[in-house]
Amino acid sequence: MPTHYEGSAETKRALNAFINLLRATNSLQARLSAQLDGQGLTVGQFGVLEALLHLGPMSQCVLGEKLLRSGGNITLVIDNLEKHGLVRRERQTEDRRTIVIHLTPKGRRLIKRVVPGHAKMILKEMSQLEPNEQEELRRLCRKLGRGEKFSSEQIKKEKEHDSSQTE
Amino acid sequence: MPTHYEGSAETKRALNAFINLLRATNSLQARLSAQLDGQGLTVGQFGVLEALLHLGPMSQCVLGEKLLRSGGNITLVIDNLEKHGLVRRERQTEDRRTIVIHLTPKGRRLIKRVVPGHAKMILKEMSQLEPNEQEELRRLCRKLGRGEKFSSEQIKKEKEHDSSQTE
DNA sequence: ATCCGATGCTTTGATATCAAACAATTCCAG
DNA sequence: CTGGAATTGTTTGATATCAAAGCATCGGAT
Repeated sequence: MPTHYEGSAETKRALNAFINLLRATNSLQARLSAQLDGQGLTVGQFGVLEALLHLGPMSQCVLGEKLLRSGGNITLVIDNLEKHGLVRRERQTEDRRTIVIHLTPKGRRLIKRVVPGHAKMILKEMSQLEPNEQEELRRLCRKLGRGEKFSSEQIKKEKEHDSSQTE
Repeated sequence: MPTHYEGSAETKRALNAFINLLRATNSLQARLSAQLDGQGLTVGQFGVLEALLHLGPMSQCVLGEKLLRSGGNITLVIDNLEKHGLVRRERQTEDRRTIVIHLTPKGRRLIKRVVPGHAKMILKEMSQLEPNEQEELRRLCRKLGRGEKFSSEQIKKEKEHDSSQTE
């Protein structure tokens, strides 16, 4: 996103920080996405499979919360994964509204194969920063991350699942 | 993107930095996008109008380079802007391959009205960080930004237009 | 027991995005 | 010149995404 505003030093500082944040993130995401494409997965599909691998089967609803995506989006991504035989939908008998998504053996094999390379690539990318810089970046992003005073479904979800950080 | 790998401290550090970078950026983008929606613009449309306002009329090809988007994408975004009467296509007579995009008066009025609020919102978001933190964030993102050793059309474009920073 | 609101998923209608295939046009090399 | 290569834009076929409308189901209140 090009940004050519003029203004105070304060504004320039904020806009410069912003634009560099977006560019770095977008270019990083593009590279990771290209790597996944090579494995026949999209970013969204990878996210679903990875969540299922590490957290176990779960409903589409919960998946949407974990991945911060709308229900409609999850439906589509699951559709595509199902077409490729990587996941399986299982209607609950107790509550017939919810559908639990399971990895198929094929899906499990695939995601287990893909995850290490993905992690390695992130490691490689981040290694352009020193360890303390990585920690500082993390700190700044966390500080920046939570936008008070703004409302949207996204933010609502994020607040609820605030603690789903890695560690 | 949920990330629940295990691994060395080094890996954890990198993955944590990465996931917080993505989350902060995505949530920020979502909020900005919501604001633009309220003005009847998508992020892509805003990008085009803003570039035209600050850099003047230019071909779709150049727009794609500035905004780091594919040609096909630019075609679509311009189509939509044209439908709304915000830009105008003008075929060049010298080189009949290229089409120069101009803001219409309506488009100019709109983007001039929208830009200040957008900048103000970025300022507000970034103000969660101290000035020196904003500068540090920028520095880290720039350092992270350029992924050597990776190839894609994106990266090619970015390299060519590396200096199109705000300042 | 019944009905209404909440919940979970799907569908629809926009838009965004990319890559790849095409078309038109220009440009250059021979 | 002339034909092939490069450039510019469009189209196509996937996928992603959202919001909003719909549908089925569940649960609680009366």
